[in-house]
Amino acid sequence: MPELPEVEITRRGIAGIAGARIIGVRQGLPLRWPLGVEPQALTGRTVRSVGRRGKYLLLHLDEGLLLLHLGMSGSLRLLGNAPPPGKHEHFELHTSAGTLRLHDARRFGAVVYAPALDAPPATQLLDKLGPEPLDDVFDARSFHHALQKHRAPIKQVLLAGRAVVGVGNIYACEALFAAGIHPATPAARISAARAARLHAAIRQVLQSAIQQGGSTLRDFVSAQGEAGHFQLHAAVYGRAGQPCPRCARAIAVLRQGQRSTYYCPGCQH
DNA sequence: CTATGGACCTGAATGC
DNA sequence: TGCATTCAGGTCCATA
Repeated sequence: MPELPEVEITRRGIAGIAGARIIGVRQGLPLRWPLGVEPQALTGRTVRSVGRRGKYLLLHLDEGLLLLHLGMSGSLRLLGNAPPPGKHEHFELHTSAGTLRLHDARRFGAVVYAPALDAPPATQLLDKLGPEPLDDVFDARSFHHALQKHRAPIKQVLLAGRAVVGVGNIYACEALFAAGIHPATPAARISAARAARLHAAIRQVLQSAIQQGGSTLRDFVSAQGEAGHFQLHAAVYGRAGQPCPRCARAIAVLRQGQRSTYYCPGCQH
């Protein structure tokens, strides 16, 4: 579920865990990767701060850090008084500020310990990630330069996370619509002017989604349990056959790398 | 190096 | 009601 806006909403929702002491860890069924440390070794450590890099949440501890990824179906809750865990709740951090609980039916998500940001496995997970779309270092010129390196369709280049991170299937479709770019266009054939429009569209779409609390297609909820509602304002995603909000032509679907791409044949070239 | 298809896993929706 | 098929927010890995 989670793309950058959902992960950022989650980060803000659990930021209050900073300063809390870890009391214990409970693991359910295996997630994508093993934790990489004995759970009891975390007991007694303190959470210093909660950061984000791309779609990873970073729980910085007084010693080491936890990297959390929500995969396709994950969500995190911060619970003051936690009821017994359900069948899909596969990781829990009990702390003095409440229980941080991961719900992830498909288990594509992960919780991984690293001794430091510049040590494995953090380096393996984070080092190849592209620039943060909402940072100032992500500028139109360098984005256009990055696109020149890829002959693949722009939609798939956005999802690959090298030219920019955090853009998943929903927001790639929405940003390409906002920029008027056909999703099958080879990335390297996008002009500087159109790359600048796409750069602005990515930032605008992500920021708007954060303001809407993210998108809830099936089961995303914030750390406080609230659904997002960006999906109600999506122009193209999930709207095959419905009229384009700009030109009223029917929204079309395309299959790219086993993912559905929604776009308007009238507005995107 | 880039590009592509398969893999991981469960549940909901659809069609017969 | 049951059963098979398709699809869903991601991304790593093997193969060309």
